[in-house]
Amino acid sequence: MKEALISLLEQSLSALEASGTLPQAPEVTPQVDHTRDASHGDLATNLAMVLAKRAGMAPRALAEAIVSGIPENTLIARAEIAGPGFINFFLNQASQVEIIGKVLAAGPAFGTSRAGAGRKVQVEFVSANPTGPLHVGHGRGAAIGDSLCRLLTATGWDVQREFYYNDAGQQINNLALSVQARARGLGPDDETWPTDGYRGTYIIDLATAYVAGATVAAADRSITALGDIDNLEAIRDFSVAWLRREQDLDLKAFGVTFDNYFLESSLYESGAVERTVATLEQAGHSYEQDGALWLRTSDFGDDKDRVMRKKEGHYTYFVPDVAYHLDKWQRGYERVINEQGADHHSTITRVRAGLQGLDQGIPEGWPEYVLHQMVTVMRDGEEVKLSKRAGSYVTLRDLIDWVGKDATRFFLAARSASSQLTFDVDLALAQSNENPVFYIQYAHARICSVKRKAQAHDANWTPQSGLEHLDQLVEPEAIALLLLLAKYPEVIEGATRQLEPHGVANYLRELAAAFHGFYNAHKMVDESQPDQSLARLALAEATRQVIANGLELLGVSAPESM
RNA sequence: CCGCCCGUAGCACAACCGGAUAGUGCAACGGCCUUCUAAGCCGUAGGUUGCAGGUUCGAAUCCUGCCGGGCGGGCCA
Repeated sequence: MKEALISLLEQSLSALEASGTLPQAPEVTPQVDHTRDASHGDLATNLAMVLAKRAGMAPRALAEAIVSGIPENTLIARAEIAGPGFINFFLNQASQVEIIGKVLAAGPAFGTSRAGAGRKVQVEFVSANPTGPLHVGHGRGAAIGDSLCRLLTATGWDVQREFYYNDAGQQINNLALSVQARARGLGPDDETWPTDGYRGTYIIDLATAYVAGATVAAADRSITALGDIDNLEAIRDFSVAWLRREQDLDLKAFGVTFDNYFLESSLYESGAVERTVATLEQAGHSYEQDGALWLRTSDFGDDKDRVMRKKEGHYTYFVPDVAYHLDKWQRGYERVINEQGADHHSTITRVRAGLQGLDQGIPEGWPEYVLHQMVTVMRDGEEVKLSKRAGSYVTLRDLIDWVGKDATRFFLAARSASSQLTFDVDLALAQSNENPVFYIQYAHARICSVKRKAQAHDANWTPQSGLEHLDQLVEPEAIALLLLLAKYPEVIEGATRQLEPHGVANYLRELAAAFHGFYNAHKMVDESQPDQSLARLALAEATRQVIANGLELLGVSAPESM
């Protein structure tokens, strides 16, 4: 529809150029947008205002000329000049209802595209270290990252989901020591409790399972505990697997899966870290000073140089990060998106600087980053800071237990990642009848209920048969719904391009509101009005399909009854 | 001190990367169920978009400077 209008406008422009009204101008693609206000028509263009200066005409006069140059067509009922020089298009009813047939024909595929077809993208997200349960920040990362993957898949990309973690560092040592201490019956208040030990009660469960010789299977590893309290290495291996499994269970309950788990330790074992450092040295971007090896990151936008190898001989943390991203590049991902907490934003400059220093022709802006800001959890008007199991933070599991998977996913994905988020448990839970998630799901369930009623009346009353009666749809509420349905593919395209899944959430709320409005104003199924009922059934089904498609992108269920 | 993010109605957030009268939900007030799910709908009220300049036909959006909040800045990860 949009394309058709653009084409009409281009024809008008060339006619104006031919007649000398407009000077020969460089190609401009007219910008056509959906309007916010129904009194502004269905679609509008700012073309006249953009070209006014170049044409030496007043915007409104130019708009008049453009409108008069538009060829005869069957799409537009009328075009109006408004405001400072907008051209507002009012589509005729037959053009407006076309969208229903398109939605019903495409079904679950409506809104998808082939924009990224044949191209590989990797999305790395969550990437929690196996030292404790996932917290709400990981939950936000999981909700946003997973929705990004779904959006990219829906627009044709070949997506790989990756989870990166460190299974060997000092944190893991602390973990093993903590489990060992618990296995010996010690608690955080005892004098011999390890410094920087993990104090959460999950360590007790872990220690108990280890002593009992339990077997655990995580998505990427499985192990049987030796039960030997003195074998720190065995405790470490078991603990990592146990916590990985716990994280997997939380992610599964959240509807999130991964294609690959990548271990930081593998970068040392394979020699990738050594090779990366050697390559950086050969490329001449490093130097020795004070007994340490430095990388000249300031050549690549960092505000100062960074140490790669400490005096003692160990590498600093960003070196494996660089090696890891080189590995991603060598795996052939022209696009890599890292979703992570904004508290790690300083690594962006270093990783990119390291990659530039390798002289491998990696683009400057590679990889891309989506950073999410902090989440605070409010309940009973107070900030919740502690979880029973983890001790020092609120876990993703806590949220799922409190308000359910659907509400948790929706709330965590419905806000712009760059804004801090207040998760109001009272809103998601105590006032559940006003919950935006249920509001959208309710619209979906209502439509299913309407369909059931129509079918009960007459088995031939299907949405498909309503396609022949779409001329019945003339009410303002119906038109508003149609316009929103037509917008959906652009919402998906925009959310994917900007890597902002929250646009989908906002759209769905609007769509649900438009349906509820129609439902309350008009009877959907009226036995005495078969043509009208069938048309409304088709509209309702198209709405249901789009709601279901959108919720799927957010990982939220679309129930048939509530 | 430096870097990144944010500042929009009482609260929580949108606003199609410069468009028209800045929207949505909670909270407040007033209406709508003998009828397809009232987990719904309709209406009312609520704003100098932190402040001050600048750019232009046009600014919440872009630029500069302040103010306020968050995060980060180590041979820690």
